[in-house]
Amino acid sequence: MNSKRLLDKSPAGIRVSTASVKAGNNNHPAGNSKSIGTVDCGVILACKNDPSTGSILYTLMLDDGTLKDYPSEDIVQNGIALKTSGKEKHLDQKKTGCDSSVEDTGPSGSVQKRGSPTYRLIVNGRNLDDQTHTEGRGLERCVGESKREALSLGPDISLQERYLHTSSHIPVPRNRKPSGHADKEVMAATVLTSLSTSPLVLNPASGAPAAVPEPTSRGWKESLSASYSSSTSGNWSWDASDQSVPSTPSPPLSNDVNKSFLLSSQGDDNIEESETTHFLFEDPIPRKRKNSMKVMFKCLWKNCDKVLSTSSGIQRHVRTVHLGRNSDSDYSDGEEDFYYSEIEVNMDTLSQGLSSLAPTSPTSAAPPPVFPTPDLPHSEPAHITLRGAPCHTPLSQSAPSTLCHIRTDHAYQATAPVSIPVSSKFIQSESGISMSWQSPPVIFKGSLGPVSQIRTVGVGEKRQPAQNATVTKIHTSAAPAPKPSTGARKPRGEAKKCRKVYGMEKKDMWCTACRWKKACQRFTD
DNA sequence: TCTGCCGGGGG
DNA sequence: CCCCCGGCAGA
Repeated sequence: MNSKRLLDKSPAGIRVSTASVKAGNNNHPAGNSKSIGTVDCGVILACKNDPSTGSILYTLMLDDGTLKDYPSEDIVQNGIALKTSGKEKHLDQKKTGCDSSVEDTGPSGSVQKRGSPTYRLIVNGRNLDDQTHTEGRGLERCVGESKREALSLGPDISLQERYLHTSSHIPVPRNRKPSGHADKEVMAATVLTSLSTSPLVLNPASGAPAAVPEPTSRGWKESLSASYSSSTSGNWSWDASDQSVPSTPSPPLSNDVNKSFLLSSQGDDNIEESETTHFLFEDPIPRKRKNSMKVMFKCLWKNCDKVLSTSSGIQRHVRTVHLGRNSDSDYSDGEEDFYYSEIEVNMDTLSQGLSSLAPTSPTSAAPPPVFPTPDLPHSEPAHITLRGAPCHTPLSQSAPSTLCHIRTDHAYQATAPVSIPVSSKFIQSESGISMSWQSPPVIFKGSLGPVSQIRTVGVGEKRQPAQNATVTKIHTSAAPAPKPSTGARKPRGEAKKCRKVYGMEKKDMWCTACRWKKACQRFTD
């Protein structure tokens, strides 16, 4: 990386301090470096080659608004000379508070600077004066969210703090060297980070105290320790003990910036906030990444297997495609909630992903994964095509429920008996909330909601022609108890029994148990 | 009153 | 066993 690249990648906006004393002599024995007296503090606006000396000059805008050129050697950012060996490659270490802290702070709490001797620690201008500590704000924003972790680091941190308090000279191994290409990339990334977290950018007016309630020293400590922890917590790819910088900086960057904003407004609840943010941004991945599970939203509408990754998306889908609402308006009466469900998709076995169908609107208790899977594939395809649409008054939940029985029993009877036990179990496990003893499908409503209803409707319809009498009969019988709202009958079987399903006329269709007035075997509870 | 089904009985 | 029914209890 040369100065050109440095320019491109921009030191601009990086807040630094300028030092009156060069710190960058590689031959400086540890502990022998001169104290750096910060004279100015400002933001790098540009850097350029000095034709006369061949060195790099940084144009800084100082806090007082004036512009000034400094040789890179004289520039210190976060306590580390911007340039120490004639090469700007070290810039990457100091571009941002985050990075420099991570990079430079070892587990032992010492501040290290690769390829350079001992440095006067003026990280964030901490040991300087108020004029410079604003540098640290970016850093604190960057890593402050890791505060808790940092604070839990115990010994390491305290050691760090001790260093910080006593301040100053910190022996640094000088054999830390850039790891090459990755290093450069990180540098670029860190530059960007710096830009985005620069006080100038984020909050030009307010000083550090505003952003960080605590005393400056504390803020600094936290920022440093936090940055350290962040490296260990996985947010950053840099390992404090490993100077190689293998991974791409991008993710951490965006993430970091994101968090930084959060931090600035809410010191605590970072984790929660961060998750909330993910949620708000509709990026469920982070939460589930660990298990390679991804939350998806599946449209439950009959014959519609649409799966979207965002709730808003699925809502819109339902609203516009199925409910015929105006696609423009985002108005939602919440009805869409009934027609999609949140599912966790195992990215490894996507096809099996419908394991967790949870109605998004009601409580988010995760329903037993068992049921939906077998049921969906089984019944869905069958009905969909049969008959369709006329019935879908998705709006009315009671209507479908009546037909549901038909479908259900039909399924039990005509198709795989296997499904019987399955659904039965399900029903039980679902505790029959809002379920009606008379109709299994309704039961589904508790957890599956629309899905079963809709599907059922289709079946029922299909079946109707064949069993007109039955259907009508059912209708009438079901009418009295139109809604599951009546609550569940615990002691009694909650499922419809053959009698009710088929009616007296079709007694021959009853299961034998029902015929014998025994406990129904077909619609077991 | 309807319904689910237990308990019992006849063949 | 198969089949049927009296009768109870919950809704």
